[in-house]
Amino acid sequence: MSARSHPTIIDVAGRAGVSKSLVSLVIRNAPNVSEKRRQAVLKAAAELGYRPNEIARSLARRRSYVVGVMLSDLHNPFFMDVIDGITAEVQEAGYRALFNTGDRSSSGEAAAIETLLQLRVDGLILVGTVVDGATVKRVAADTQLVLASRKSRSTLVDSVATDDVAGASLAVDHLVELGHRKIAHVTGGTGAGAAQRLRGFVTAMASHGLSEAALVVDGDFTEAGGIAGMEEILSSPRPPTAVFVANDQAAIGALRVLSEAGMLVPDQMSVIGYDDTYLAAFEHINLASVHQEPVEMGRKSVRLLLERTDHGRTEPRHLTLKPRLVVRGSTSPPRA
Amino acid sequence: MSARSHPTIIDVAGRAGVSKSLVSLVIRNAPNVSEKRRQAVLKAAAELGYRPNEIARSLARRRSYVVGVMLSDLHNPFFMDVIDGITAEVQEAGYRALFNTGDRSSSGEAAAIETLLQLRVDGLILVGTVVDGATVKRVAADTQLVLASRKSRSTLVDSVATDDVAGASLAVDHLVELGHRKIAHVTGGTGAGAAQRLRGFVTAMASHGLSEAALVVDGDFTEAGGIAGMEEILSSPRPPTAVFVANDQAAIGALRVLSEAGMLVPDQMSVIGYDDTYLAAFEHINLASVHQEPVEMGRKSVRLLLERTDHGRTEPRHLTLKPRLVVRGSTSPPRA
DNA sequence: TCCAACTATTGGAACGTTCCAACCTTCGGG
DNA sequence: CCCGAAGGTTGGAACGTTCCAATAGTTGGA
Repeated sequence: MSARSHPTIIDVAGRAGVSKSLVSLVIRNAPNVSEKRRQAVLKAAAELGYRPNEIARSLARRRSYVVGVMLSDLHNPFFMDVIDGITAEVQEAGYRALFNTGDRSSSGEAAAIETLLQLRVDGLILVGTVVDGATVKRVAADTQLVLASRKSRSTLVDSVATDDVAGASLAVDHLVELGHRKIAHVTGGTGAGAAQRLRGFVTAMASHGLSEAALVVDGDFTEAGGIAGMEEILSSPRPPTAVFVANDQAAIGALRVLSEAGMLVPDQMSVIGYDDTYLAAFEHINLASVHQEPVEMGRKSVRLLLERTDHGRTEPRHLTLKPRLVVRGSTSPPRA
Repeated sequence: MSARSHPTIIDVAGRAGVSKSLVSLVIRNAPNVSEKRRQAVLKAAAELGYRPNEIARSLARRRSYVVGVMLSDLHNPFFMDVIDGITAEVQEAGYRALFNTGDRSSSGEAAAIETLLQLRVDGLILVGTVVDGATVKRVAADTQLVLASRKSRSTLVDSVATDDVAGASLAVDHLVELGHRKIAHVTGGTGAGAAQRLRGFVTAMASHGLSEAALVVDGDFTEAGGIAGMEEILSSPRPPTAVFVANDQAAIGALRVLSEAGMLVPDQMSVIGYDDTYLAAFEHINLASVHQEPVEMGRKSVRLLLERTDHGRTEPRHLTLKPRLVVRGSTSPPRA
């Protein structure tokens, strides 16, 4: 028995014996309303079960107080933590968040963004997406844009990302310190931050004078990507003793290949992942990983956005978060 | 350089030299518009970068074509699959979905629902939430409601849930067949479906004449819940040889406790989870689990909702999905 | 040749708010 | 005792659409 038509501000005004304007003032709890009227309005509203129509509000105000969030991948736990951060920060600022996903395809992402824009969100946060520069530029022309988990130097948008070059170095340094020389990297393909992680790997290896010993194979941010990458590594003529995988999910795929091949981790192969998701922490997985601050990333994204919408900032800001290495049971010195 | 003000239907009309009504017709691609004008309008719209304002549209139509989705827990991979199903089905029907979460608290959930209602969604899907009956009733009075992953017999709302009583039986039957007699259950507390799973466990044990051998301990749908539950089980005077845990995440917590206690799975303790999330399938976890169909659950939820919004159904429908057991390496006959 | 029945197009009234200018009190100070 | 300011309240014009009734133009059958 869903009541299809909701009471409006005018119904409330009628019942309380005041003008609709006064009701509007009370609802928004504006100053300079007499206590007597305020109570009368509140009472009428409660009796009618009045609920402000945010749609009409948004139209009249020309502001929705909604932050659009577009996610590339729902299944990556790292992004769930980013969302937690976004949700919390948005709430505190009196905004709401509206999420959408573009089922892993570039065209899907574009459609999802379009939907959000049509809903006239006040700003957009793109979390770990892979949209191209042209799209970013076009979207930035229409609304405030923040890229989360993706480095940018654009003058049009803000961004907050972990210093993935440094993160990759952390991983390499740790392995080298343990005595590894021949080290492989399974890349994250086109995933957010993947290029930086690759670059970090390459330069860190170079700085240790190990460029010759560096092996790079293609992968992506999924378990399947890690599986493919690790299989390629194992089939190489002189396999490495350690591998740095571009994210935890892929690393888990890599672990699976190793286990199926009967290779012991870390005795026969050291493995390091990236993101330090709760998966890495599972006792049975126990994967060393480069930690990022996803919740903080989410919160900062929102703050950047609101600096623009609420305080009129226009010059771009690019925030960088520091990664840190979390050592677990998946690394050890190479077997002599 | 975000252009703050978007072109409207009137701007397009002016440029194309037609009335705003005609532009409206073209945008909605209504019949009975001459090809000449249609092209003119389309051209003008493209040149101006016109994008329909969904806010204004929703207001005028008194329909938003938005389905609100409220999630209890972002971190449970099972629900992510439900979302995948919702997203896909909603898309195909020309609707959009708008997600919200209520950071695990009952009051948070109520606030999240309120937000969605204020945005005048056409209907609401509650995924795995724990809101009480009174709230459900109140919300159902205002909009179409579907409960996903939560059994209901309400005449006010639709629901789609797995037959968790049967699912629990599957788990128990399997364990009994392997030869287990003393079997424990770590409950899911107030989580969606937890009560049914408990009931299924109890009745299945009874039907095998094992009521005396059944041990029930409290838990919830998190890793922490599983840890607490398993600790309690291990500290019991005569521990069981098998345990059925209310969901995978909790089961993983249980596995951790067992591993820390130096107990081998399945040799010293068989373990079965619930949901058959991708976590259970990880080689290193390899957890037997009761499979549900999350994607189908999401799709069906949407279909139920649209039957009401688009086809005016008013009598309630309650769908039940069949579970099935997925056996992996975490169960075996009890050690003699 | 005229009228009925289309097809194509239009202006204006919704939709439920906010915002603004205008209005009416009341009050305190010169 | 009057005036200006502050406090409280109001009607009406936005906001950007859709929807409806009205109008204009075209065709074809009697």
